[in-house]
Amino acid sequence: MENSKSLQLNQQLCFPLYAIAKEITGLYRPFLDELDITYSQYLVLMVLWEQDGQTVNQIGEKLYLDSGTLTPLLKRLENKKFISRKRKKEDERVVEIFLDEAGKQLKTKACEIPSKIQEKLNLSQNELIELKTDIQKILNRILP
Amino acid sequence: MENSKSLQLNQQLCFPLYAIAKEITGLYRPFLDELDITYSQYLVLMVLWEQDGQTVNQIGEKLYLDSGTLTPLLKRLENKKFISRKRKKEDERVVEIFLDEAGKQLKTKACEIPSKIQEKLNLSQNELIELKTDIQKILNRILP
DNA sequence: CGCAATTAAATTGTGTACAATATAATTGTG
DNA sequence: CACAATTATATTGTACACAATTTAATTGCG
Repeated sequence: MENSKSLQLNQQLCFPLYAIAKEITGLYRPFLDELDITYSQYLVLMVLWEQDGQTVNQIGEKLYLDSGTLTPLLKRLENKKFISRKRKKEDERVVEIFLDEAGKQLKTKACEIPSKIQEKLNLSQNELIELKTDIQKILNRILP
Repeated sequence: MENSKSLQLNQQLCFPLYAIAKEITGLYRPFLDELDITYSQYLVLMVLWEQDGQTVNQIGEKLYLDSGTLTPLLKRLENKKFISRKRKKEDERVVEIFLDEAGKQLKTKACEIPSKIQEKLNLSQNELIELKTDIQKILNRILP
């Protein structure tokens, strides 16, 4: 039985998904370059803008990232004076992340990004929500 | 005007997309580990299984990857004896990629992967096609 | 209490991604 | 034909992503 058709690139979900994820981070790049942050750093900052003072673990749970990714990324954000890393007194294993002044101010500039991206995507509000809902549905199904 | 709600992680399309792309490559990992290849290497091999003897450029256009990514990746596939890299005689700048015997045989094993993934995703054929079509639609809109 | 088990980050190693630059071959134009 | 412009790949440097291991602190159990 010739089953090889299933292996065609566009036959599968994985490739368009892989491609669009890359393309979309590419859309953010010019805006994020202006703020001197990367896409992953932007995600971490969004988590902190929602709630300051979270632990590495909490950030990792929200972004599905482990310490191998976060530790160096957070150190780079610290070097750029956007955040501070402080070990918790009650439990020295835990590192809490706090926004510095520059990190807080970045939020104001970043606020304009989502609408600029939506403009570039040129999707109606409905299309956007529909796609996001579909993806969320699958995510919930495959996540532990 | 308080615009900060727009910056919430799940308010935006980008994060679910980023997350699901990572999760889905994670679904492939156990199967690809058995074949001793990575997800990106799997994509390259799929391109070659469809048509052998393509140039680095052609592969890059199909996968939206540049030589900075492909050159080392292809060298790793060559080290594992899955492919061979040969400079074209008529134009020494061009490198053509050919499947070795082991690379061709890998296709047989890989043929089982798509159905296994679909099983894990637990999506109906319709849901799958719908999502893929939506993504494809956006991709076509944002790609040059 | 004492120590094994657990937990939180950090580290190490491999493999993408991608911008920027370099190298080498080919093409096009005066 | 010479040489500037173009093209294809390679290289360099930075930044993820993640598995596996390590380190250090804390917890829980006998």
